Amino acid sequence: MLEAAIELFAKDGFWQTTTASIAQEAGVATGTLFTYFPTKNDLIDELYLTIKREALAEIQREPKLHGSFEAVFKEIHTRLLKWGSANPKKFLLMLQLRQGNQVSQRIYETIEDDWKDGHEWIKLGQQEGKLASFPTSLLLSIIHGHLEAVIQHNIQHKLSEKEVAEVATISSEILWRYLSPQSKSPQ
Amino acid sequence: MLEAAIELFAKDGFWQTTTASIAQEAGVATGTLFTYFPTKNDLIDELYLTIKREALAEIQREPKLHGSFEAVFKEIHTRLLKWGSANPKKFLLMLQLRQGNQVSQRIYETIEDDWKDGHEWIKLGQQEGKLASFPTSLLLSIIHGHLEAVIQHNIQHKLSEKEVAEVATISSEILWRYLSPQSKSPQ
DNA sequence: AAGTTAATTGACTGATTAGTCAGTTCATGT
DNA sequence: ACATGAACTGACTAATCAGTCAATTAACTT
Repeated sequence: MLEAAIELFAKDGFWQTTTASIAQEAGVATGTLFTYFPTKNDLIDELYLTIKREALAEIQREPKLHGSFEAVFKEIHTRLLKWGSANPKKFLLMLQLRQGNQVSQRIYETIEDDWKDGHEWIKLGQQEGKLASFPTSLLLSIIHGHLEAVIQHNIQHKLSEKEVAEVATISSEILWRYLSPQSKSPQ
Repeated sequence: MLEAAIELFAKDGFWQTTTASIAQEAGVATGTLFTYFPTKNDLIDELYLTIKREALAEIQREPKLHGSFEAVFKEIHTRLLKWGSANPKKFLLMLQLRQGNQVSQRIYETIEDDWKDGHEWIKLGQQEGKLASFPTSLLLSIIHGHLEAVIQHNIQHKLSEKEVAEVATISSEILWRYLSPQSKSPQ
């Protein structure tokens, strides 16, 4: 049912997709849909959360992350990049829902919570001098934005899995170079 | 009339905003709206194009850009960053319209065209060794994504004009460091 | 098999809204 | 003053759609 909704929302956008068509695509009656999701907005919330958690699960899945800060950082970057590139519908839908203020505040907070550990880890990296020392919120935004940009690029250019892997290497190099602290640039 | 639409779309989103309310906000009758924009979608197209061109105008306005490639690059970055941070409604609406597949293909092509010179300039910079040599499309995506991320960050944290200027300096340094060709990172 | 609860169905409704158009007001020129 | 056309008006309509609910079917229990 969520899968059906993802398919249609991604194709036509949230507001152009009727509950009736979602039900049809899922092979159930309209009424049934509403026993699972009382309103269309509840469906969005669940959808957004599910997708976000699927992405997060890429970080937590086996094999466990290990090695230096740099190695772990790059591995996280690569896993997320590959996940997004391999799941264009989910990824683009995620962006669409976020930008459209469709998702309820409650869900944003839940997700914030999910990522708390990750954010702490980044902050710690800064304190230990592993990452550049500009404001953490800015750092997080930049990392996030970089990832999104590269994933969107990959999707738009329909890169193969192999090409995605190559881009991932370049991209993680760039990002790391960008964010490692060493060279206060001369200015 | 476009201003009224921007205001409401930014507040409630495109699909939640009725043509009636736009007309009211603009101080005209519904009928009048449709003599200027035959359909709601035409209004979007015009809106998106207008906003995009307003941003582009920041690059072309006086004082003219001059100096080294690096200086010009950073100046462009800073102008766009400041424009976006100072015009949150327009900026966020732009993202919203883009992500929602609301804008017609024709408009995308028009905008592509507007930016052609800029993209050529970047490409030339790569050829002359002023910029890192990875695929141009990837480079453009990264620049674009970086800018968007930082602007969104500024908006979200409601930074003052002065703070925006500080972030602009940091951000242009980072971006330049990222994208300048010198150091093939050790690895 | 009979009884009971849970899940599913889809025709229906009440509310909403993009777009229309016959009529009115305004602007300009003579 | 008058004529002509352009711009504007807002009540109206045709269509759409989220959500309901009485009826039906499936699943489980004893």
